[in-house]
Amino acid sequence: MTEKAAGRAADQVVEAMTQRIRNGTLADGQPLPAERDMMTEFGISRTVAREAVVILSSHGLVDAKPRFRPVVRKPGFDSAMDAAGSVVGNLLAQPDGVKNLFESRIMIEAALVRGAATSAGKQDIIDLQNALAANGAAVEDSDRFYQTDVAFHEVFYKVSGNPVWPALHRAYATWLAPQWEQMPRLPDRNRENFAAHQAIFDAILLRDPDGAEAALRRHLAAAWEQVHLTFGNI
Amino acid sequence: MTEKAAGRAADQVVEAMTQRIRNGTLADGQPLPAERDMMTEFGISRTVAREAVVILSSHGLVDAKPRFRPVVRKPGFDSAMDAAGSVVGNLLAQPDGVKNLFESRIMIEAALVRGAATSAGKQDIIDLQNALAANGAAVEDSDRFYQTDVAFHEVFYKVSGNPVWPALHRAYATWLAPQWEQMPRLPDRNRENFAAHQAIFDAILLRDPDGAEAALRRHLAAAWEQVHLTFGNI
DNA sequence: ATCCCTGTTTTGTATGATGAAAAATGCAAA
DNA sequence: TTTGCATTTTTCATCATACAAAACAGGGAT
Repeated sequence: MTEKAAGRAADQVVEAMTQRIRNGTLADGQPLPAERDMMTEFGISRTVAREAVVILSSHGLVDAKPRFRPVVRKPGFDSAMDAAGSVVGNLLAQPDGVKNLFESRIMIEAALVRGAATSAGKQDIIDLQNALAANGAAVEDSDRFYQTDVAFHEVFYKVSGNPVWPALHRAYATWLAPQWEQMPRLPDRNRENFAAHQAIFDAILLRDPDGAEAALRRHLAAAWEQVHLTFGNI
Repeated sequence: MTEKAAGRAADQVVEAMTQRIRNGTLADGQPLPAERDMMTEFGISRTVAREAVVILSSHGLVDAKPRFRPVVRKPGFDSAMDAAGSVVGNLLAQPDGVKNLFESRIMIEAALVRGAATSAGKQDIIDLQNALAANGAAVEDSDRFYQTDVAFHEVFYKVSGNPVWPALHRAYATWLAPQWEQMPRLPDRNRENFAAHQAIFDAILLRDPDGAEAALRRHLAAAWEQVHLTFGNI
């Protein structure tokens, strides 16, 4: 009665493969067995084998480029965010989708800078300082400024040590990049943003969570304002 | 990220269907066209049509139960979290997976109670009070206490008005339920948790973000302690 | 050793077939 | 007319087979 086998045949294959990936029988970076091999091993048709691969891919357990052998990817928060990405794309197409996602980012990042202000270690401070310096050195080069901007924010996501946050940062960066990339980039705006970064950093140095949070919120609210001005009502 | 270029024929079908779902040509709850219809319309084979459905399903755009006609599901943060759920399952199987996820919840919920403490409206306060009362009335009935416990926490996720958070709450509840359900439930522990809830609520009434956050962190840290005691090292 | 050519492997797609389950239909009884 | 049931029709899930095209692997020419 506990039989769930009644469902898709592919699910059994998916389960088996999932276990092998988890316990390392199929190592990270290794190609998945060929479809024919899976056929003979599980006694299934290619239809099912292919379906299993598609599902595994959607679960983020394998990286499947067309025409290439699917490659095993050890499950991590990164692959999770990747897999979720295809879904998030739908959200962004919805009314207020971008706004809601961006606001969620603001709240999370606010919490992270709070955490940084209260518990950043020596190395974290150094990382922040370096990222800030690199950012400041790039105000005249908008492309490089963008990169160092992202890198600066990324430091906050690393402070807690919880791998969820760096993965989420990459996810946010990826998801919101389309909006960001279309915005006009001017040294003036870069200078403004750099000043905001500096204000956040200063507040963290002072171990002032409220100040750091306020500075970050101002910074991101201004960024959103720019998005809004550029795109009109999203 | 956006899917690979026109490598797979199924991707084109997926894209077309995605647009139809987004713009409402295929309404929410409506069944997807039969495979045969998609074949003739797009000039593809069943193989491809089928693959397209699997991909759409993994994107959370359709709800595909075996043997049933796939049903269109309007993309929302809920379906996104749903789709992500299968991926998160992998994370939880990894070392520290549960811990990392739970810690991320603590941080987010801390930020949310802060927000509630600073900007909860009249209705929010009423909702919190009601949820708290229901929770208090259920200390002797552990099942009901669990439900009202979840409901109480859920209120915080609703205060900001951003639909990301309620969806995330449901996601957390679903993902962490397996751990939670196996824990021993005793009226004593219920009373303790209820007291913690009350402390959070009181701090919110006082518009004291720091106090509310501290109370919540104590509450969730204690909860994690319980998980730890029950399961040993997760 | 490097590069190119070639045969083999593997994937992407198409087509036809079959059993089973769901949906639609028609008919009889109340 | 409406309800309940049995039968027919669709549709799904899976299998088997086939073929083109792209990737891979090995050998030969430079």
